[in-house]
Amino acid sequence: MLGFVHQIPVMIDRASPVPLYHQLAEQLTAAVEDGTLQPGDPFENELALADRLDLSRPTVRRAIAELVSRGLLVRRRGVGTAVASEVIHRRDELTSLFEDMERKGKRPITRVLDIDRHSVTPRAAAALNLPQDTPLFYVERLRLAGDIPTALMHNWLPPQFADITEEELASGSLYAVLRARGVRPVVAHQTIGARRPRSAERKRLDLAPGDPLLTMTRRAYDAAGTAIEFGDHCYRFDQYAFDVTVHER
Amino acid sequence: MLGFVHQIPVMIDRASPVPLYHQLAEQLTAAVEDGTLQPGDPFENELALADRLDLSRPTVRRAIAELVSRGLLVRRRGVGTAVASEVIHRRDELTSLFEDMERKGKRPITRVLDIDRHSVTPRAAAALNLPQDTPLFYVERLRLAGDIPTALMHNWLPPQFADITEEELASGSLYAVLRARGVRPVVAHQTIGARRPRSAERKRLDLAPGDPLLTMTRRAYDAAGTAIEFGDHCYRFDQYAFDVTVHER
DNA sequence: TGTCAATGTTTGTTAGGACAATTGCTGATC
DNA sequence: GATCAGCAATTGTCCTAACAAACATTGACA
Repeated sequence: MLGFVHQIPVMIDRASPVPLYHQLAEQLTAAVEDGTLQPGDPFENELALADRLDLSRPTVRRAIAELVSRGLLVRRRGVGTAVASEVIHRRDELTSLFEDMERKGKRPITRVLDIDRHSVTPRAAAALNLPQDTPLFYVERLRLAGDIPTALMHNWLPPQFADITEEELASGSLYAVLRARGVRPVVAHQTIGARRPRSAERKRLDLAPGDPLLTMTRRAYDAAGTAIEFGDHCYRFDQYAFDVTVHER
Repeated sequence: MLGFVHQIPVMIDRASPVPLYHQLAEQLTAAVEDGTLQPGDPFENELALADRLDLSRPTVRRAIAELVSRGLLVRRRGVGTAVASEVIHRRDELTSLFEDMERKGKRPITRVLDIDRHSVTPRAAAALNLPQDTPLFYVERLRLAGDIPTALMHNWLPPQFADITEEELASGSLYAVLRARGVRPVVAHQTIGARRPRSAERKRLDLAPGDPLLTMTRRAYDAAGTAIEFGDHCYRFDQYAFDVTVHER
């Protein structure tokens, strides 16, 4: 390869408990994402990289594979590895106008409207794979960006979460509360749709007559496949949208 | 491991050009998906599998890793590998009520409403990373399930596709037409939202006053990052929904 | 009987080596 | 000057090997 190949500065700490391939992947990812490496730029080849960093080829390969699977790099046998074109590595697994807003400095506020620690809701219980009459932890929240209400969120959790307090919920996101308790959602099935708002929803979200609602229901599970959360959310159509990136195999 | 471990029958063909790890992954995937292995069932451990099939551990590991990344298996160090719980490996990257309908035997019909081989549409051209005044191939289609109109689809393609015929489009999906020409979409960015319909849309989709619209715009790219399609679609809210499965890292 | 340490099992990480397949380039040949 | 064979560079596949880390179970000991 004749063109100039940028040598990304990489620090590998062999004493660290984090795997070498992951240390490397992190630093390479950073280099691509912060623009040190531009789309189309040739990438240092595996052998050279292994040699330079004093790592084995499998280790380097594994790190690179991580970036490739995330769409940041493109590999071609006989040719080499290069930074993927910009559009391909836009990182939006699932973002929203709301998060955009957050980035732009508009502080999101979450107001807890209702909590019921023993809510019997057959539909939610079924979604959580629990008997219909199981008393669930239920919380209704309203999200605002500045003065504008953006989302009305209803969540149901299994009974073991009945001791979650309003303070916990007010301070951060629901997922943060769950993580703090050692519960980690790994997979979520979401269904996104639209419908006419009910009158209560129209009031809460300050909708004009005829305004539609963007809806999302979610079932989240931990690594063992245990249902952790069922959510039924409504969004103001002019404040929210879902970005989904689909990778073909 | 005490419990009975099902030994999946696997045939490895070393003369085949398809990699061993992929042959193995395919057959293991089939066993999980066709129910030979039930959720929760213990999986033959790496060493035993490698020994039985006369493969090296890295090769077996790579095959298993493929299933793990697809959410079919769960690995735990010191414990073993098991088939993931059902909910986790529901395979719906992006499905819809429409496809559900198709499965239930309701034949979808696609009607081509309009074709313009030299459409100048700045918004679409910008999405395709082309100069604003580039003449694009444009097609408007209506999807019906039985008598019910479900979707109104607008697509723009780069000029090299200007020779696509109405017959091609009527026979199959747009993506099938592209694939037949050797163009393969690899990544797509989709934005899902809701809004009030315009009057033309209300008429086409046979909507009642006040009915909302579910919308999706899509930008699709090939492996090189070249934009190949821009789509702007509207769906009847009562006929369509998007299922998205999100995997946490 | 209950607790804790030792042990075995299983997956996770890393290394090093060999050869195959693909691609681009170069130089020889016509 | 054009074409093609061959070569070098690079990624892809596969193997052996070793040790580490996490977990479950067993058994010793209090």
